[in-house]
Amino acid sequence: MPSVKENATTEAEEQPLGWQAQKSAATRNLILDAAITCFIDLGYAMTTTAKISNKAGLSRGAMLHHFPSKSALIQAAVEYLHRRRLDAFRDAVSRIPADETDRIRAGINVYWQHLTSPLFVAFHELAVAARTDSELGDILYPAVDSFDQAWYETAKALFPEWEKTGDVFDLAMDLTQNLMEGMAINHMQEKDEQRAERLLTFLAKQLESMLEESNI
Amino acid sequence: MPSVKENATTEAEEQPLGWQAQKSAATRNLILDAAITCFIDLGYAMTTTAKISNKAGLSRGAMLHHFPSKSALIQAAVEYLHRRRLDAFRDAVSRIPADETDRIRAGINVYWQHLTSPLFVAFHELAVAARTDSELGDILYPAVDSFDQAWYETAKALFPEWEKTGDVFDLAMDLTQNLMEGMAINHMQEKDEQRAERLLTFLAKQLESMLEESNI
DNA sequence: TGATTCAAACATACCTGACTGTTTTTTAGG
DNA sequence: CCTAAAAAACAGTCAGGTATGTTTGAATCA
Repeated sequence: MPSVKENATTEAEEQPLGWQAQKSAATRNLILDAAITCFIDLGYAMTTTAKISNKAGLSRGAMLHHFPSKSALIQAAVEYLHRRRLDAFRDAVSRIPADETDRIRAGINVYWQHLTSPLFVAFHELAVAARTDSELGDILYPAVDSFDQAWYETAKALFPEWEKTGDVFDLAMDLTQNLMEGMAINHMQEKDEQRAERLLTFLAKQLESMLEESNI
Repeated sequence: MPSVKENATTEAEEQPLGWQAQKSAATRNLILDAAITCFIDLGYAMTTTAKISNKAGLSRGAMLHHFPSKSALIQAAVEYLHRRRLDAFRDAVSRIPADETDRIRAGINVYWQHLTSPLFVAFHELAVAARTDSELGDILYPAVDSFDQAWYETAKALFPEWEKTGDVFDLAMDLTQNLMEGMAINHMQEKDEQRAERLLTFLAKQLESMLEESNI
């Protein structure tokens, strides 16, 4: 068993007492990881409580002890996925060297890395399901807004020199987000690395020139 | 024994004898339309045979007479949807006036119209489901390839002056397709017409300049 | 013409399997 | 001991498939 390092989910405040029983939090995370893996491997629709508990390595009864219903589990999984997406993205951005010369291309690479990761696949499954599942939508859409805002703020922080470009920055971000997400979704079905690389290079050049033009 | 009975499914050629029984083709189309409507309204995952037959206005048994299994129905629905998408798209392109001055923007508008139509929503449902449903994938992917090729050929026919640009044309088409599909998928969740319009205008300008630059 | 025939179109009932949620029972920790 | 975690057994629902029954309508021949 790993040590008490793991207070993960909603333990915002300090718990000086890492109860032994608090180790059930580890089981919770185990279950939530299994749920996300199921979204990726089976798709949201074919994900059942039995499959999740099986993947997590415990019985359905045990899982229902931690999450009394499927919708409770789904809700927790959505929030867990959101947290992991945010953490992974911010972490990757923070790894960009401060003296990076081509920050635009570095930023593109970071986002592309995220979009081609399993986390985004899981998110996309949820997003599609939410279109016709209002209960899921109520849980998911706030997370979407939160991620989009964090994405926008991160980009603004990474490119302070775009500050004065105003509208151009918004247009550039819109272009980047829509193009790259479209690429990512197509990439799920047919991976063509060369074609993706060409488009990303084009996008980087394009963003450069948008910055130059508006910085006269 | 019936004389003209044979070619029921592929009545591509004129059948002077559209005997009454042949009107079952109408019922088939009714069912397939209902199936696609269900994909749009409920999503692929929540579409059941009962829901489809109900939407079509007949009993499940009656439907099972025309399509002996669910997968047979799905297969027919995929092909039907593909046909309707192709027809609608080609028809819309053919309606672009020959003397249209801004053919690029007209082409963009036609494709955007398609991407925001229910047919594309239904297609996207199928595409997502196919990722984790290989049986569906086997049916869907050939249709995808067919549509993509038709899209590419249509674009080449619409813009003959790009003929000599070679790679630039391919890049422009890649950009257009990925960007607009990304926009369309985001558009399903949150419709922001103004933002879409801005991006489409930008894309049109961008394509213009790509053409100019390579036509020196 | 009109009665008979026969297959297709349509409908009803039931069976099986899977999924969710509840309840009950066992195991382990403090 | 006593409480929480884990497992197992049970029940209700719903989906898809099969089997069988009913209607319709066109073709055939007296």
